[in-house]
Amino acid sequence: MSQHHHLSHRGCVRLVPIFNHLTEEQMDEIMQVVQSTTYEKGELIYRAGETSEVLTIVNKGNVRIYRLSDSGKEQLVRILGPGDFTGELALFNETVHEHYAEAMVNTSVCQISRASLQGLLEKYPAIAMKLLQTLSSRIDESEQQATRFSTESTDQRLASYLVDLMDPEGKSDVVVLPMSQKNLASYLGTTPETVSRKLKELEEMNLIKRLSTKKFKILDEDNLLFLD
Amino acid sequence: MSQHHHLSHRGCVRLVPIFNHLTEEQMDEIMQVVQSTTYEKGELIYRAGETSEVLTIVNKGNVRIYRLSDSGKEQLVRILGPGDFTGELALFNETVHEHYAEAMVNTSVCQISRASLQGLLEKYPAIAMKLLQTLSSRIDESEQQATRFSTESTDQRLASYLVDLMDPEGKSDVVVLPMSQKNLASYLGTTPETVSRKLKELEEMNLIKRLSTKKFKILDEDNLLFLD
DNA sequence: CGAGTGCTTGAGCGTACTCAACGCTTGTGG
DNA sequence: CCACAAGCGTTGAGTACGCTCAAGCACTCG
Repeated sequence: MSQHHHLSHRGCVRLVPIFNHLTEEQMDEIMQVVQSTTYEKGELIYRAGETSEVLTIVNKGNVRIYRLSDSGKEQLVRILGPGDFTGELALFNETVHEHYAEAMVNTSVCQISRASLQGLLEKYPAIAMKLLQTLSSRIDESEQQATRFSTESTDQRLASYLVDLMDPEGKSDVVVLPMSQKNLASYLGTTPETVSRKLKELEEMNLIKRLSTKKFKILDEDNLLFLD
Repeated sequence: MSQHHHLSHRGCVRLVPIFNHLTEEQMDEIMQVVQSTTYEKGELIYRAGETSEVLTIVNKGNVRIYRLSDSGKEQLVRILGPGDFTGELALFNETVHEHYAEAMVNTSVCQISRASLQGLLEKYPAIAMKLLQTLSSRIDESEQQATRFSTESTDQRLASYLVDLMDPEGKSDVVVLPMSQKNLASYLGTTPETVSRKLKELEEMNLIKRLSTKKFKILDEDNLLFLD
């Protein structure tokens, strides 16, 4: 892990939705309390059980957030891209991390300490509002995910996931899987074998059409959401 | 639904963890922007798809928060008691509610409008920090729940749930189910039949002992977490 | 070219769901 | 006060969905 302090991490701050309503001067102020760091592919940014003093914002690259269940099985919680952040639990609650954050490729992040963030929140309540916004929609996503696990069949979860991937404008009905089927299986709470089989089934039902390994065309969005 | 404006809703404000670090004067200020409302047993406080301008804090009673999956099945997300709040998604993101909130018994709540809350957050950043704390631990709980659904068997989920119910001091190994087995099944993503069977199994394995319909004594906490 | 990884396909099996019936408690009305 | 309905919990039998294990194939990279 190497440390940088060149000005280019301004790009990081600029990217982050929770900051993007600020003026130039405010951005400058934030940049001064932000630390830029890079992680190699496969490196762990933090692990469950560790404490932490920082909020981590992805600048470039991807970070895999996953959990281990009580019995030791791994589940992919989400994948962070540029502008996404993580570490809020340990930061706000001063407790330990409950999941693992692993760089999927060489990744550069910006980190901001608890004290600095607290200062910013006091000075700029708008940032707090943005944070509250982001966290509350994350609760929503996570609860939706939980509901799907508990009430829907594997087919339905996979199908719903494909529909969620479609861009909301609806201008394109082609989706690209943002991860391997192995990771997708972990995210959907199933196995790679089942993902493979179900994708084939959906294709045989003429609901989707495989264009390439990771590219699919959605043929019948409505019926994808109402399987059986 | 009836409206009250008597001073007793101060009790409400006092109860809420996000406000409990404030001075008397600040509490008075908050009380002035808080609206007290009561709901009959079974009444819906809001439903999915509705917009809302308020954060709702439970004063007395219980509120069932549940979701419907895409295919129409219901899942219990959580049960609110005095001091818990809900409605943050619609409030902060100005979107529609994604779940239903139903009074389980006659319930009194306090509601605070978006504008008022925003004002408070700007004036008292400590409230924002409390909110961020609460939301981030809710994310954690929800993700843990999702992970359990996706990686653990029904036995394990039930067993983990019983262990979670134990009070953290560990002074008592007797737990009381806070809901019916029907609701518990919905919360755990299974059926009432299976809950009944699994509880019996756990008892036969000498891991728990049934004391009454809803009361169980935990005999072997460690093995409850490592079934199979 | 061989090793490694990811995806596919097959066969067998176990968990938990569905449907159905019955016992038990609770509350309501005759 | 008893009768009956309604809801919850229990138990049983049958079924199916998805997991495990295993082998084979395609593609990439050293």
